[in-house]
Amino acid sequence: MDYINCSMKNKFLSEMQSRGYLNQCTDLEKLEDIANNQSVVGYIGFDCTAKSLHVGSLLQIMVLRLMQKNGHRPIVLLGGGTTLIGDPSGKDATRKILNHTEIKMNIKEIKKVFNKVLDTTNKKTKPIYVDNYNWLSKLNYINFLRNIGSHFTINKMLTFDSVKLRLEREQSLSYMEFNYMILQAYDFYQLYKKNKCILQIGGSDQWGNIINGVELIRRMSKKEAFGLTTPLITLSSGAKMGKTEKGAIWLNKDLFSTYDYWQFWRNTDDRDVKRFLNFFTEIKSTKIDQLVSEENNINNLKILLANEATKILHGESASKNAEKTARETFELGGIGKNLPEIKIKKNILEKGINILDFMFQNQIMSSKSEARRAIKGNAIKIDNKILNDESKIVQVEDFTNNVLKISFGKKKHYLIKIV
RNA sequence: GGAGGGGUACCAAAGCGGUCAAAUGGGGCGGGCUGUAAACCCGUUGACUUCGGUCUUCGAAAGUUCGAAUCUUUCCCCCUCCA
Repeated sequence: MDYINCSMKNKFLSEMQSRGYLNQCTDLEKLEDIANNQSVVGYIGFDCTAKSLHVGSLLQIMVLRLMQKNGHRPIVLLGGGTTLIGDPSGKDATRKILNHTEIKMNIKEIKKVFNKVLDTTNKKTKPIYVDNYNWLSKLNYINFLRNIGSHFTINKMLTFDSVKLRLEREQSLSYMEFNYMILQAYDFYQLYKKNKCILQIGGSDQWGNIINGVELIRRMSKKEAFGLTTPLITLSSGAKMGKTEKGAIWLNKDLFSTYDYWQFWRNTDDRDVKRFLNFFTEIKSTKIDQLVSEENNINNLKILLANEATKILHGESASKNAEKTARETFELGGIGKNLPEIKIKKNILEKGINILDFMFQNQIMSSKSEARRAIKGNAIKIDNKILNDESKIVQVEDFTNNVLKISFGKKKHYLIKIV
């Protein structure tokens, strides 16, 4: 179906399109020509405001992976410099400003994910990591204003959504943030000069920032660079992808376990399954169409989605384990071996520990009050039996074969092991 | 610089001397129904508790009062209009 309106000759870009990664491009045809004849260097910038990226950034990472598969080279810009400023795009309020040490730590953690999802072995396409702090921190204000600042007009800058929306909503925009787009444009220019990077990719909210860069390169170097955006992923429920109130779906394993990650995909809304298969797996679009029309139990597609998506981030065996654990936990009602494990020392159990304290200390619950409420609401189970007694003391006798399962609700299960 | 309006829990928004740990809506969490979905219904949503209560919270600090989110003063921040 998709290949009918897909006139593109270039493999990379046509797959971008068939998967739904393509939102808009400054000049798709010309970019195609270039991509057909040479290996393109393209970059995506990532924010380093947290210790990990969340699924909201996953689509971009998938794009980089796709670039590699087609022989192009990705640059991963971890914006140590721009994170110091804070991108106003899509933000209602000025975000928390981090200091440089925090950002450096974040960068280190975030890199781990790229090293897993991207191919780091192929010399020709292996990712280049850059940190714009290296050049932004060295800028001389006067020189910068003269050389770069002179290419931007306030008139134009005021028309960009990132600025316009803030102003329209009567929310303040600091001069610092106002400069963000210039810095991002400058990044692109730097990468163009240093790495022959001619393509910047970003989410659709980055369009303005990206074309500023394209334009700056044209002005400074009289050369053409390209910008391309991916669509904003919306969930059918209307919520934002990747963020829930209680916490984001982090990509780093230590913040969000592989099992939880698998579960996240397994719990995808029916209406999003097909789109997500295209976005977050590497199954061919035509194959996905076929699967969707042939499979009448959508849960199997969700399992497929969970398996494939987890495989890309955490590897095949982790994915298999998560699937197995889920099956054991939900379908067979047994104890999945790979549920999150909590270790407890034998001597603590010999003395006995109150269930509330135990759950709070091991972060199953965020407070003892919450734990009490959960018990009152019949939400806590020990070895599949509802717990009604909040003064329950957990002891060695409660364990069978040194293992005890504590469940909160139907979906959160923990294995407690004696060490 | 002048005149007005405002800062309340995760968010939005009521409250304007006691009955306020704070209405209502959204979100979150849990339960029911189901398919580990959606929709819908119900419960819950500051902490600690010997379940009697106790402690902390309504921009910040000080004050009035038996008693303050509510009144007064000072300070900080945001917005609107004028210059």
